[in-house]
Amino acid sequence: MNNRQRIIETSLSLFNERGTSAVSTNHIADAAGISPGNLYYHFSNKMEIIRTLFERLFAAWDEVFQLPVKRAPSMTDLEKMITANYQIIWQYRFVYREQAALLRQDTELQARYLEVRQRGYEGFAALIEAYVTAGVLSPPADDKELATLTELCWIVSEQWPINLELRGRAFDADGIMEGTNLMRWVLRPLFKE
Amino acid sequence: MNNRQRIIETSLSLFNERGTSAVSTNHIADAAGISPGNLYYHFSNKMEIIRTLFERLFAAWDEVFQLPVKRAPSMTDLEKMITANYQIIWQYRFVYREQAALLRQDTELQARYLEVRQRGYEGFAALIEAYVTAGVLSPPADDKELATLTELCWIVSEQWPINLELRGRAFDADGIMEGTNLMRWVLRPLFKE
DNA sequence: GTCTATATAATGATAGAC
DNA sequence: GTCTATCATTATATAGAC
Repeated sequence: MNNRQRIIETSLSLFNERGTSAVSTNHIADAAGISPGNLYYHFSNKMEIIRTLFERLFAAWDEVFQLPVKRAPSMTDLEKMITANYQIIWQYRFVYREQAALLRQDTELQARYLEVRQRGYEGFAALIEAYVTAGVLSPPADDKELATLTELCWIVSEQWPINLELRGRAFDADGIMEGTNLMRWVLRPLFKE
Repeated sequence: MNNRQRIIETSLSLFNERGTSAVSTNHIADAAGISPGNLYYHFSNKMEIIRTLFERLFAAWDEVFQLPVKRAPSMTDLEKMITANYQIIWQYRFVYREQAALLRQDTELQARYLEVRQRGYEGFAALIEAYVTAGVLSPPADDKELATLTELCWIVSEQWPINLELRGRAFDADGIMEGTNLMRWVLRPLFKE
């Protein structure tokens, strides 16, 4: 692994551990085993490191929220998507703990966030529609209802791991299962009997 | 208004504007029109100011999530609770933008948070039960279902204003109405036809 | 690419006079 | 209670040698 990569990995680990504002460029360089000067050769400041980590998160999102498969989707696909999303959130948990504060400081980054979020949103909406087409879920009353449902799923899935943390609970198999159940509740109005 | 109070009000306003880590005790003293030394007479450090603001937030929560009235509750009571909660979140929006990060730094504060959150949670659950008793909502299948529902409402209501912000949308009458509609969707499985 | 050394500024916090 | 003055520490960032 080259030093640029080492800086990125070390930063992610320190940010997740202590939060972005408690971690200085000196801390990062130190933990990465390089000099502060060297760090500034690779990145012009701390925010550029943070932005790089956001981009990695965005790439991970794009992979998870793709419209899957040609075949008719089963409920297992949905569960896989939810679980994969939880894993990503946990991997980049510092982002989810601070995202509103971080994006407010950087309007360009916020624009990128909105763009990628929109794609994820559309991918998830397409999945719901595929379920409706396949006859697994009942059709929503109208587009407005579909949008509300998608938004709700988004908020819950995005907040669930952090919510567990706020309550002092571990993000373990139990916690993931609970989160998946919560998502089932959200979708229940579309379940067929 | 005395200086202690002025420090608190000024801090809230600066934290909401720029975030806790971008605001120093010097900034606060400056904006409050007092000396840094004076600030340290009233508070021993920045975290103590943040803790004081959390306590004010907790007090506001306790008021909103009380079990209301002796009379049978109408759906208007629920809407009032939701709207009042949104107002509080907006007033202390810096907390909601950073809460996971802030509580991780201060285990005592996290314990307080859990305690107050639990009371709010119970107050909300009691309201749902009151609706069921009054025949406004259908009874949930069991306690587990009630707990899931309460948790879901909590997450959504807590995250809605910040969610609007993340999407670059204003927290105006429209946004509040959308949030209320979202809550209606969550409760829909209990609605009677 | 990487290091050491250093400039510059800001931060949290205290001492001591009034 | 409030101020001025000041300290020790840390942060970001750059210059220049290798």
